[in-house]
Amino acid sequence: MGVLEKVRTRSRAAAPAAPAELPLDQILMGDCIAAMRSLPAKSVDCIFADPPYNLQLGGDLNRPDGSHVDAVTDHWDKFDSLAVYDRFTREWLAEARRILKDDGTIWVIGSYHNIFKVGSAIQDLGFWILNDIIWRKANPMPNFKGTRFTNAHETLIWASSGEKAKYTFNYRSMKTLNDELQMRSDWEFPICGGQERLKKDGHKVHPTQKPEALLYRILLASTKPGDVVLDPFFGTGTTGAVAKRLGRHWIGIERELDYVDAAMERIAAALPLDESQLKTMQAPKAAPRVAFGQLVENGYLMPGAVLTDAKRKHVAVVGADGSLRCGDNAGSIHKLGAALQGAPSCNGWTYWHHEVDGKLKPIDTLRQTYLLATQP
Amino acid sequence: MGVLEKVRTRSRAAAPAAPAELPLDQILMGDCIAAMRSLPAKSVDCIFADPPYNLQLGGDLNRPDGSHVDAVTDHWDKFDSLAVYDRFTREWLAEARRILKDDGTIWVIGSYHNIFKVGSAIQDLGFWILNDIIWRKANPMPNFKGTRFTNAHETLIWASSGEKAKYTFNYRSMKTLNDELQMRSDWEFPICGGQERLKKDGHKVHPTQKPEALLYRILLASTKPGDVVLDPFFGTGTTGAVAKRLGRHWIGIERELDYVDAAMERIAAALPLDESQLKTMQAPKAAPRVAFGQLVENGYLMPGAVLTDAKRKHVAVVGADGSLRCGDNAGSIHKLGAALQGAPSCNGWTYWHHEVDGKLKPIDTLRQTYLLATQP
DNA sequence: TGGATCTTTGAATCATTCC
DNA sequence: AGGAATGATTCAAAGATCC
Repeated sequence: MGVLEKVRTRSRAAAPAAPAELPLDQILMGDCIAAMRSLPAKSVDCIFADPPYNLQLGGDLNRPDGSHVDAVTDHWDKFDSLAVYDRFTREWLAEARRILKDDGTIWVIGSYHNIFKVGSAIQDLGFWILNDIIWRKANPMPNFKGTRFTNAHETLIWASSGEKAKYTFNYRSMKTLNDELQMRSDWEFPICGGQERLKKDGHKVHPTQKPEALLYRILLASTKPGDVVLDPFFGTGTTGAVAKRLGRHWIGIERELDYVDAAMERIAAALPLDESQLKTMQAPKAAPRVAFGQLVENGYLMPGAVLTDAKRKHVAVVGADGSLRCGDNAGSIHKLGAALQGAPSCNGWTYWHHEVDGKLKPIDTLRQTYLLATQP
Repeated sequence: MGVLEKVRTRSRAAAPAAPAELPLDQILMGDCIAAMRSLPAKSVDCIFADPPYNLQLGGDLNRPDGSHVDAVTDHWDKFDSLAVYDRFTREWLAEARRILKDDGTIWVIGSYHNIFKVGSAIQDLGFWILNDIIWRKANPMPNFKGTRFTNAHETLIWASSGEKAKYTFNYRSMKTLNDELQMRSDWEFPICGGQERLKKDGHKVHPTQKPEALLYRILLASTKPGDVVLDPFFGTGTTGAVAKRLGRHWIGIERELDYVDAAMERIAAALPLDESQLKTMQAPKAAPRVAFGQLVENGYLMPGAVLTDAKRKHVAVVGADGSLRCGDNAGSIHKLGAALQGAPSCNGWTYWHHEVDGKLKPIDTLRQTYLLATQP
């Protein structure tokens, strides 16, 4: 096992403190599994992993014009057999599971060469798959030989620590990001190129550098500001750069010195966003619950007041105890709404309306008024 | 093992003859593995398999409007554990490998519930994966509870009988079908509905009927006229209907009588196409939709950037998730624009502007720039 | 008949808090 | 721990209905 070196970057994270024993905002240099063993159990909120794909490339590949394709031929992508790759996968995933908090999630990206082994191991280890996500490449490399379909996507697996585990999913942020439509499981991004692509002496520093846009969406979807994100295959530090921008802590593991150097320089140059820019569209959770009866007690609605649904199909009368009655039917605003619609459940706050100046308004607005008046 | 019944349909295939011992253009009724054992080794050119997904659904699911989701609760999708499912998968795949010709290929479709187990077994059994293909659903079911990303795709694995094996790939047909661009690994189709969806007494006959367009592309890509296509999970016979249309022989295996009945009727009604009719039928692509958040993710606008309307009446700041904030008001570019104007709706793309060289330009120009940069 | 509007539905591992 | 109460939540396509 290699010696671990902690490499501190100059980043002064704008994020709140986290458990002191974690090497926050640092790169651990060395073997991925050994380095993970040095981290405490249940200590990180999110793991993003871009493991070797085990590409098993044959000979060289040339384009139709004769030029040479700069493929992934690095030694770290070589495994003696599928079985060896499988064992390696299960080992690092087992460590990942130990380090992940109960309410944390893991992301792994791969291609058809390795993703089925990865996904199978994830399930066997007790992770619970939440989604598989397709990264559709806007500009993939064509299949020069015309022997197969253009390999135009990669697959990500997103999993929680177990079937019943809680996890962070910033639903509102994702919906906002996608123009008020639910974010789907297929994402389109260009491959990493242009200014973003790290180069040295005209050659790309890392053969499979991931686009920052991809990590941006991943971290925005599944972490909160101040969370700790671990990347056990850090490469040139895309995860660290985006985590820093988004006010998340990061920990990277990488054994190639060239990559570590490039990553440190890159992350040092990354600029964190202000607090105000980080404000996302999270549902305001903290608002205390208000019982409908409180509105009656406090005179926002009088007993005997008449409520109706938006289409004035049903009419109900408010009781002194905050119940609603409609003919022989009576119950809470939710129960009665559900019963009248024959639905299994109903949000009474948005279903029931009262008339103000001839217009119907949902009683939820009364709740907001009450909250504004009573909150400090 | 159940008794096998051969069910001969009235189809008189327009295709050339094939080995006599094969039950061509017939449905074998019975257990999939037992039926496969009755077929000779290395006898079929292509296998398409749509095995049970092992969905493991929890309780009922209702839509926000209270209506009930008609989920897959059929007995054939129930397995005692992941290990049992894994064993079942390896058993039928091993039989499939025995039956497949050396130069044949296999297709398997699945979702994240099962596809990793399938893919892992495919590799372990010595098949050689050629591509994984994404079926992007044009109209997937939303995630009603807002707990995950909309599950908007399914995955297909395409594999040959081994690493060095020859196989059929009709490259030209695929390129023609795709407007003279190489066919990519992500395919978009609507889910099966409308006239195509088989119904009985107003209810769908099969819960997971696949669209014929999907099988059309699969068979056109990977088989030749007269080839024999085996479908060990035949269901209501999509594979048979499309194979007949395309002049391929088919063999189906199915154990549910209701499905067999529906399949026979359907295939009998299917009309083989003339050669001339085999020409493409792809609709031209509409310009892809761009979400405002994509511009932020891809650095066309930074979080913190300032936008304003054409008259500089309102000023708003871009958030990290593509939201806009103006004082206490926040939301998508459309929502915030509407709110500030007191209008019911607003096209944020033309309403909001950013300053370039002292001049205001609508953010729609950024969208155009992004489209130009990312579209082929 | 045609356009506008309403209704239905699809392989789904789909909640959280309080008592 | 388990049951009950509360409350948050949907997109596109096809078909039906209405005017």
